[in-house]
Amino acid sequence: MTLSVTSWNVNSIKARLPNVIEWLKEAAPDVACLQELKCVDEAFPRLEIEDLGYNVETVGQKTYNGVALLSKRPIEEVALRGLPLPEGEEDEQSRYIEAVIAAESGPVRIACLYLPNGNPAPGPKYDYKLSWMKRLHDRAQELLALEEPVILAGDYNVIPRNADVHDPARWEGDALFRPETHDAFYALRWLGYSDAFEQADGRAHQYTFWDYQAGAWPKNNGVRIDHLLLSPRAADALESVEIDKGPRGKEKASDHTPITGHFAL
DNA sequence: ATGGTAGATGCTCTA
Repeated sequence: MTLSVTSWNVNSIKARLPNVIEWLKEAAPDVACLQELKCVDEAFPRLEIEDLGYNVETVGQKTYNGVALLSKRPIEEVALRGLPLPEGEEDEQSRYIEAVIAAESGPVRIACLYLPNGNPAPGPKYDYKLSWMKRLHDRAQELLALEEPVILAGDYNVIPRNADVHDPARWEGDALFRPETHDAFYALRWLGYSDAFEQADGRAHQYTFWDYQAGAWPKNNGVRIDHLLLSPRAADALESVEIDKGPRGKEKASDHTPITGHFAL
């Protein structure tokens, strides 16, 4: 009884489809949370993914953002498409989908999220990032009350520790590394969510993103910004975590590489 | 070295 859950920012599903199909065949995670689809729902390559044995749910958007949840296990319910907003307000950015998966041990709730980058900071984009993190915090708090295994998987655009970046000084003031960003991320963890990587591995300088520019990949100038946050029941079931650097080294690679958690669920 | 690259779009924005 194991459940493997991957998070991967693919940076355009259209441009990345051959790489994504190759990796899904080889790694075969039970659930894959994909971010930055950069396409509307109708344009998502549903049939190609379904052929690999996945059920598919997407919240797409033209050009920017877009998230998909793929699951070999049945998807019992799509609980949310987008994080809640005050009555009458609507979010134009597609960054969140949350579903309940039928695992062998029972229902498991999995969210696929693409947290705003927030640069340049300060500014309106950074304000949007912080308000989005508050909305995520509120939703995460609600979910704890259900006492289910919950996995919040995604591109958080947050560098949690100095050990998660090649050169902390170079990132000072960046929206991924600012004190307000850290406060909001750790507030989420203090609710009772564990970082899967830190729990199961925790080594320094294990990255999930390398910029396309300035030779960041060959120089290993990366950052760890893709995370799986776990409710207590999911944390109890965590067996291991791996960051697979293989896809980042391929032709036509995304700038992110997949991170996978293995759970006794 | 204040550059560099990639993707979608269409003479520019986001990351």
